Amino acid sequence: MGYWLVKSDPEEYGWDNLVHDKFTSWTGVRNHQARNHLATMKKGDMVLFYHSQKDKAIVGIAKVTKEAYPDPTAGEGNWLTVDLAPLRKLKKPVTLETIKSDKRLTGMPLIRQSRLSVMPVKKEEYDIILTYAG
DNA sequence: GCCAACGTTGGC
DNA sequence: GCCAACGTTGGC
Repeated sequence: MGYWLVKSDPEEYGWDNLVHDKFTSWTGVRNHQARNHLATMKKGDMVLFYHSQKDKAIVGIAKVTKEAYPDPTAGEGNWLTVDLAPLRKLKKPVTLETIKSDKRLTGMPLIRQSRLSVMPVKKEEYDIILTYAG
């Protein structure tokens, strides 16, 4: 099973929108690295849902319900999307500050590559993050 | 609001 | 093919 983290600006599309919609197609990724990560996702993989900008925290866990397929919102180029469904909300959001303060987590692309919006998470990192979530 | 990081574009 | 200029993202 794979573990991932996706970022979203909650003012555009946040966790609450995902819960309301029941599932969503994760369209709009226009970065090659992020696209390659989407391509690697498997059905059933766990996806940490991170709110950028105002929140700067992981707020919930989603699940991959459909593996990569062409992004219908892309005019040119072979961009991909996956379907995500909400699994559960974290009892306590895990903030960027918390992640930065734990030496075991400072290697994450979330910190080292702040602009990347879809990234892999190691199982160890995933487990550590969940211990912070209460 | 500013700035760093990074990707993209276009002139040469 | 290089690099400067510019746009976007996201943390501070």
